[in-house]
Amino acid sequence: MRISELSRRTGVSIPTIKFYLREELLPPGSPKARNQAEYGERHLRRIWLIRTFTTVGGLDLSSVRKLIQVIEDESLPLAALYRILDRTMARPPLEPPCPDSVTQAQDQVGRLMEQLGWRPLDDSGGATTLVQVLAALRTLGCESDLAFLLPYAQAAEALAQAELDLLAGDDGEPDRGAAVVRGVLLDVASAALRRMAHEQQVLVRLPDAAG
Amino acid sequence: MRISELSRRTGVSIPTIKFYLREELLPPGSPKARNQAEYGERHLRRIWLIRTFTTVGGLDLSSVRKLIQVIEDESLPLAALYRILDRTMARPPLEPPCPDSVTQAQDQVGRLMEQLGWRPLDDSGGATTLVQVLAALRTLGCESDLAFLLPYAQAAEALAQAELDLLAGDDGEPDRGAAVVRGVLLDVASAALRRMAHEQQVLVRLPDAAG
DNA sequence: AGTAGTGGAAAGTGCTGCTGTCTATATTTA
DNA sequence: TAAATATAGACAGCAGCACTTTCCACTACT
Repeated sequence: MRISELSRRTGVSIPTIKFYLREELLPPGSPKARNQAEYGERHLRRIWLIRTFTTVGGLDLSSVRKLIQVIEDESLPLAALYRILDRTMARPPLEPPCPDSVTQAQDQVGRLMEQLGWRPLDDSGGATTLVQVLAALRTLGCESDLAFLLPYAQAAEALAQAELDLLAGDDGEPDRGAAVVRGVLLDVASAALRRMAHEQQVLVRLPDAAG
Repeated sequence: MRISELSRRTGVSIPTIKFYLREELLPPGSPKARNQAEYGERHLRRIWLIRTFTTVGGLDLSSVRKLIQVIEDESLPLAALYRILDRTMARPPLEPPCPDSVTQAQDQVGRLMEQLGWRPLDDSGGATTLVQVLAALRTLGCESDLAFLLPYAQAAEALAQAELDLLAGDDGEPDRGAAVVRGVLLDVASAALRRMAHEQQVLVRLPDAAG
């Protein structure tokens, strides 16, 4: 397959494919002549992967690069793969906009995790983000009891469990690519479902919202 | 309060505050002289709001502008406010990377919503995103039974219910600002919780993931 | 009187993710 | 065989975004 076919079948322009090649997000094709290279199914899949991560997953190219690396590096244990995946997905803001409320929020998160029976993990992107959210809620005067987050968190746990069950399902060598793809896409899917549920509730409670 | 105090108390640089003023994200202070204006608590709160939406909520300034508008426009009914909020938070990719699998994915989403007893909503950003996620999963060969999404979606519904209960709680005039802030921040919080649950499951299933 | 701070306008910056242009070849079509 | 089209590879250019810098004419504290 030549570059034009790769472009046609993926819907990605030739200059963009060349850009991905330059950036080594896409491995070079096998050269057939000074100005001719052969691309295969692998390249096709790789471009789908890149576009899915960027357009659906909303990741930037440096994150995509990191995820491709952890997929390819077979010597990296699955646990490490997931650690990197979790860190890549969670991008806590570097500078908390309201540093004052942060310690209180840390307590809140600690208590929540205790109630859930979750082990504290230092350097968890999700926890850091949650802390900043609670701090922001306090600063902006929208604080409230967080008890209603508990059942949601438990459902999230069950979802994560189901996700990891899928991995164990393909026994033999687990498919690292599928693990990462599901990690990224189930994150997007759960966010989308959350918003759909929100829309539905709005529809039920404020019926003039039809449309 | 003068601009330097506004800057000190928010941690936002004076040039950035001037930029927000120019962009009319921040209303002008009341002028005291040709080169002197007075800023108040309202400006302080507004800057916190902008920074929270951008750094914690991950929104761009055009989204922030839209959200500020819907907060301020008291004539806009709550239902419409939430519609705009939901559309602003959900940013489905304009060009689906895998248009082939889309119709099948639409069916899947339709069935899922039926099982949940959710009313179809045309032009729902969340549904569009979910469709593209499922299409991408299929294209990349990671498809699977989606039954495990059901209880999660129900928990998301309960969460949305709790969120709207908070609004009704402040009866009298509902606080439009709080509604939008909670809409944005609970979205971020739920994503963070989802990822924390994921981390915990990884920890349980792949115990060498400690750290 | 002198230094620092202010509002306002305009231009510049750094980053990201492409996009366009060029040349020397190679392949396809007439 | 000739003309048209396609390709690899190198490099420069560009659009959008969120600021940041620089300038100015003033004003306020000391």
